[in-house]
Amino acid sequence: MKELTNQQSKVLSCVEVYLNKTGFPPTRAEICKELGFKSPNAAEMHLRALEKKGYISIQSGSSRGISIVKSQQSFEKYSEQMPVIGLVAAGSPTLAEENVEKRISCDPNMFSDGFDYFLKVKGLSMIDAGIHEDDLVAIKKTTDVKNGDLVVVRVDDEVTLKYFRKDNYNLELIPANKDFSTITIDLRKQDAFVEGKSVGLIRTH
Amino acid sequence: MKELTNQQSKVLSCVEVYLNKTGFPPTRAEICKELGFKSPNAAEMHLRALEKKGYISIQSGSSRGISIVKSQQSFEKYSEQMPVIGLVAAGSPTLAEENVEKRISCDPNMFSDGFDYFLKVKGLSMIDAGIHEDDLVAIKKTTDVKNGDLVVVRVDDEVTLKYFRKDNYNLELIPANKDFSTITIDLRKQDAFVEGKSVGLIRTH
DNA sequence: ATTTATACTGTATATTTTTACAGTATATAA
DNA sequence: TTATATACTGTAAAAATATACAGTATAAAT
Repeated sequence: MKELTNQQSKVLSCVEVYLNKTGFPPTRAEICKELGFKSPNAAEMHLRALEKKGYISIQSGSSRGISIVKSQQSFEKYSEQMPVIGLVAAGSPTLAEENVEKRISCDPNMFSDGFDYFLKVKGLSMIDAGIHEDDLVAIKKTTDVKNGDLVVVRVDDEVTLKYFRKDNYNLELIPANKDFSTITIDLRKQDAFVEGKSVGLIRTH
Repeated sequence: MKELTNQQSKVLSCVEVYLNKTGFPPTRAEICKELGFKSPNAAEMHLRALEKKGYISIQSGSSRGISIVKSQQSFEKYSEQMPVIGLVAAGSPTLAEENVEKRISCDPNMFSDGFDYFLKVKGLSMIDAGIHEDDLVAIKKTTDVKNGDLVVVRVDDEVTLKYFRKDNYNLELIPANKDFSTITIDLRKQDAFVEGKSVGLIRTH
């Protein structure tokens, strides 16, 4: 797939956001208004380029006749039964059927990047981050995490939700509650596995 | 939700199928062609009925300005496009189209009692309840609230999300942040209207 | 018997929208 | 130096589209 220029990327994003918000694609004029162009031809030319590169298709002669072929961000509006997994003191959170407490139907792209399952929070260690007991934290399976991310880490069959910080061989798992202390792991002596990171949260009042 | 007539159901289906196939909604004329009508007004009238019954919304003056609010397709049976409304300092949160920031597809029964819309939180007045800025609080429209409930209250065109407490004529709106003070309203002197109560929360990390 | 709701046809028009054409400006490659 | 691609402005006309208005027909409800 050919790469997009900066402006083309902005136009594609604009179309996707508009589509996500309204349910139908924008006109040339609306794209111009959104991106500050003063001529509808500016939008037209970008759309032509996007079509040529295979990102969209344009139904000639139709108003708003733009459809996304390959989206940058996934804006699919469909619903799946997402599993809820209990965060138990021992044992890895796997998607095995016996660990699935229930399923909730929602859009897997409800949170920016998509996610794989919900983790039901136990304990108060993240209370100062506004994460309460029984909150459901949306977890995206990945090992690509940065310092400061809220991550699910497995250490010796024990699974925990904490802020992530890594300096060379030292992994720190930082709680958000002054009554709890940071867990420090020397990765030369002990293994730790990043299961995924939090991309969102839902709570029932 | 009001029931659809046979023909209205056909028109809704037609719009959904077209949308699914092309990525943008049909025109009146295209609906006519698909369903065998000979006048664009036939499609127009069905669309108006569908809007009145809450299945679609129509952007007046826009070509193809149809968006699906409640789909009848089976794979989305338990998922609806729930509106997200900004909590603005002044003005009532209504479901009027201009106040809907976007829609999120999710199960309306995701939270125990069902809910009507999401309210996007501004400010830090409920931070100690784990409610952050830009969190989406799921609101169920009701006036049946008890002391201690987290409620959306309108006082003089100002809308606020606070804990509810009522003693005779005194209504207290209690924040969850020690830097904010409780709002006390003497209901004999001032009006206050309970818009609904919070039944849940979602947050994007 | 009369109203009311559904379900259309047929026409016309104002508005929206696409899209072509004529330019300007700038950076990069040949 | 001359193309070539990107990135626009500005205008205008043709085509697409929404939408109002005036009707017709039928079945069910009052």
